[in-house]
Amino acid sequence: MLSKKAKYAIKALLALADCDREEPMRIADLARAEQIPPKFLELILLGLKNQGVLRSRKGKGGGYSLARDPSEIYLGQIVRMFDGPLAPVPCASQTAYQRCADCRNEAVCGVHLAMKEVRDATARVLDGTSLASLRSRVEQVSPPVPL
Amino acid sequence: MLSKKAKYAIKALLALADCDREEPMRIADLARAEQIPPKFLELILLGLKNQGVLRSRKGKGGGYSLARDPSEIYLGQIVRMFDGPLAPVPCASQTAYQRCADCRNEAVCGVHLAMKEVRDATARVLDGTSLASLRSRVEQVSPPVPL
DNA sequence: TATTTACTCTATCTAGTAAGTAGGGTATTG
DNA sequence: CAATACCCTACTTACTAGATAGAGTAAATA
Repeated sequence: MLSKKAKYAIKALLALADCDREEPMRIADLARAEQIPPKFLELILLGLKNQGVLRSRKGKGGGYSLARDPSEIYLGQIVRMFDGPLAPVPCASQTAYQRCADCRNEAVCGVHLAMKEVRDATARVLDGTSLASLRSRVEQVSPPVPL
Repeated sequence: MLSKKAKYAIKALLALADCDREEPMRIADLARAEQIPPKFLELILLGLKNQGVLRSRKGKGGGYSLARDPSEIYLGQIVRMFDGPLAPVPCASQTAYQRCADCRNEAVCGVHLAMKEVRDATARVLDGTSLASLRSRVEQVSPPVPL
């Protein structure tokens, strides 16, 4: 299950990817636009900033903006950051491997085998999808209205 | 995350797939073999029986056995049964679709788009893997010792 | 430099759920 | 009829997601 944190994070990042990178967005405006509880979003954006995904500016005219190009921000990083490893079981994780206490021999464990495939399939999708590619696919469905 | 219930269920089913289908296995023996708390396993096997995956026999010489051929029992059914839909978000589920309250237009929602791909990738793996196919792949790694 | 704006950080609350336990009930078989 | 082994309900415990509160700090501008 994707947590609300991860979900809100992706929505907020997509919204930021649609804006000028030099023009920061305020928490309150983002929250209203994406229907996210403002204080909760605050926590999320702070986390994204500490991970180096966002940068912030304080004071009047301040807010958050992307720290790098949307084509270099991948969903895999965001989801792992809030929800931990992609693998359904720790013994199938690439980034946070942990042995199962109840498993005698991983090489002949059916659960391990199957879940490693699930992890690989998931990682292929999420580590292959950037904010930019996601945005361009959304725009294919509904092109932005020119001014 | 895969729940322990689902994980134990798969392990138990694989163990049963290795045995004669006419010779039931007792909860206690299964629990010992797979390192599962016996009372917890009892709950799990009962569930599998109610879903028609297992059949049981009471009294002396009783126990559990598979209700159908291992090639016709898919991991997708087992995982869904214990952990619910495969999709990371309800709006991406095929078997248990539910609209997001905070989503204005699903067709242009990046989260929806990406998570639908994750769900499809996961389903492809789990609905394509039967107990029989999983077992045969385990045996490729370590062939069973003949008597 | 005073004031406003807006991010920063820590603590707390609540409801829900996963994991496991307890114990009595019921059907079968020898 | 006695032993075996499944059947079923209820409960406990610990953890976590999701959210809220409020005081603190930095920056901009009038």
